[in-house]
Amino acid sequence: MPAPLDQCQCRIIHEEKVQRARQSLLSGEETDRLALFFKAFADPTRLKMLWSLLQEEMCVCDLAALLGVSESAVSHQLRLLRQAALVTNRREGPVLYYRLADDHVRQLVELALEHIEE
Amino acid sequence: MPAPLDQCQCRIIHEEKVQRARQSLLSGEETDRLALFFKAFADPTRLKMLWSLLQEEMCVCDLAALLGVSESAVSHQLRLLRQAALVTNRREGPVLYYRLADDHVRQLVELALEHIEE
DNA sequence: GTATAATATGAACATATGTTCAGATATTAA
DNA sequence: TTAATATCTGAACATATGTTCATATTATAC
Repeated sequence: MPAPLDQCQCRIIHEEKVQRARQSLLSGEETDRLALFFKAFADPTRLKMLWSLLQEEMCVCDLAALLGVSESAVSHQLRLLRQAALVTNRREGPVLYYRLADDHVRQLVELALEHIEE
Repeated sequence: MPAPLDQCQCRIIHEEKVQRARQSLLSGEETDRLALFFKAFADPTRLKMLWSLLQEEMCVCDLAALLGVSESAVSHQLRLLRQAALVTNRREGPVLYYRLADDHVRQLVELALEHIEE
């Protein structure tokens, strides 16, 4: 009677370690959502956008001018940030003002800055 | 006398906002390093690896068995995490035990979990 | 020395990502 | 309604990313 294989036939050196780790392993859905969240911060342009919105709300064309990229590129990136629930907007006539959705951005970027400054 | 152009000729709606944002804009080098750092967290496999190493050190083949991916893939990912200064290792004979380099990982992932659970 | 185990590496490949371009949509003013 | 402004969207493209495969290291045991 062969031992039940979970998902691979790799050799395992420390069975106990693997067992323990398997207990608290993040689910595929959790890691997918986490990865999506972190991906939002994993691009220089988006980081500059988020950093600027930390100070005050801004519209698409101001962000484009500030960052030196096209308004279309900014719009695409803002959609990604919206999907990650990091920014929201309010409309004033034809102008959309974007702002941060909550305070996680500040905390996260500050933690990261601490790390890279070491 | 034309106004000095910085890096684009886009139209700007709120000149003052753009000026203020430009004051505190992150440098290209800062955002590059930050992006690299966040990229390390922006993948389900790496997140699972980091999450497991949060508990205790593990070797390459245990991680491979745990996650159901090849040892080569794990090795490649660990190199990326090493370059991001997120993990270090110690050798015991032919076996390399990987562990987290500092406590930023825990804080960062916990912040992110807070965010996605809202 | 040779053989074996654990890990690392480089090339190749498929997929994902970020930008640009052209065109669509939405809002306001005339 | 028409025109103008601000933004959005989809397709196309080049580059980046993550995995696999084959092969190279490294350390130990014989």
